Amino acid sequence: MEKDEDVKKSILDASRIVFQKWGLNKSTMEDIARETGKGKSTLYYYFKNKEEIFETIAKQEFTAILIKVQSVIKLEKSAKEKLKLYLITMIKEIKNTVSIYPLAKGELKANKHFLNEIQKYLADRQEDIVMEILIEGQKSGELNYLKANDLKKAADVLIGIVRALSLYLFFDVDDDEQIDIAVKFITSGI
Amino acid sequence: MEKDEDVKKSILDASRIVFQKWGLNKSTMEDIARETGKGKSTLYYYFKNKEEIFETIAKQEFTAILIKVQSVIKLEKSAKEKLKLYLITMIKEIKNTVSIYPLAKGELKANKHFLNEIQKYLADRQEDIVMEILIEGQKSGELNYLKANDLKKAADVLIGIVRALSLYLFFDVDDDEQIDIAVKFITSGI
DNA sequence: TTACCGACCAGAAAACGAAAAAGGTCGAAA
DNA sequence: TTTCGACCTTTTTCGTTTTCTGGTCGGTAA
Repeated sequence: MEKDEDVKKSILDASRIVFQKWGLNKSTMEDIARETGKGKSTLYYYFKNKEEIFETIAKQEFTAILIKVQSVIKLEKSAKEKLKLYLITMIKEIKNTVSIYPLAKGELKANKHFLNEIQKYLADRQEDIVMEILIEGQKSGELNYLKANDLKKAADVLIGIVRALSLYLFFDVDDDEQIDIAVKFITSGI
Repeated sequence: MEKDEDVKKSILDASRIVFQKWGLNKSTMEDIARETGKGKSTLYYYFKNKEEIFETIAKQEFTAILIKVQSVIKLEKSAKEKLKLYLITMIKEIKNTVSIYPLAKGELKANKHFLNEIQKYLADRQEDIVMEILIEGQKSGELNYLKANDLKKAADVLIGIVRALSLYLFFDVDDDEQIDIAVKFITSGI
């Protein structure tokens, strides 16, 4: 059905607005219902619960980031340049992503099942992207000093760096130039 | 007086134990007094208040880290190697520093005056260290691609990276090898 | 005078219970 | 099929009381 998806989308859009304004915990289902222009009960016709709404938004936003990263990476040939773009794009996009804030701030109670699920999903997809770059770079000889054994470890570290710098951005700093320089260090060395 | 300093030290030692066990907020002056083997009021004979005790410990620990970093750096000639050692040593030492935990977790109420003071102190001293390395490396030609103008910016970024990775360690990860690899990336490039 | 402590105070934090709000269900109407 | 109001249950909020804790003070012993 066409209509069904439209309503779902309108609920998600409304939720995004509400979450952005209040954060996850302070946003109520009634806030979302009001913003959507429907009754509260109606939300439950389209989503199992509040968590599912948030989960859907988070997955959508993460997926959008990953798609953007992949499209940006395609434009470059060199593995190093690809990695550079991966780092910069990820960090900057994460910074502008609504659903990250509650995640980063630990607004949700820890150990929520779906949270771990999303984090694993994000980590896995990132690992795919980074590993592909590394393997390609190795084949082409550009990164031939990396032993085949260390590729996965290197990928994990890069993903960790993205998390660390994103976290740092949230808590301490708001300066794109710092990120650019940091990424330059990481890709080219000091 | 000799004795006076001894008692102060014993209070600080006891405090370190208590802070390590309970964190700053959950540690009471009576806990510290009990651990010291003196009455609570006595603590106030030696320190103005709880904050001063914590401040003293924090400054001592930070100073110890900075001294260690400087002594380790002396062993290397190359600027790049020095920077590498700076990063690794800072991050690893910070991880093992009692007083950082409350700071990182924001356990203290924000905007405490002395907190900002300590952070500024730490940042300034780090800037001294890093700038010295960078300037030397530039003079020797090792880092001659860095423009004189950019040195301070580069130093700030390196200090920021230390903070970001330390934060990350506290929240997410407990793996020295990851840090080693990350530092290698930063100093040598991918 | 120096080093220490017990008794004490005021304000902060924990505990608590009642009231309000929130998430979620269900039957019925449109 | 889609929507909603009434309703139930659980969680959060909030005002109040009680306990705890940082900090002061007067006194005491060496």
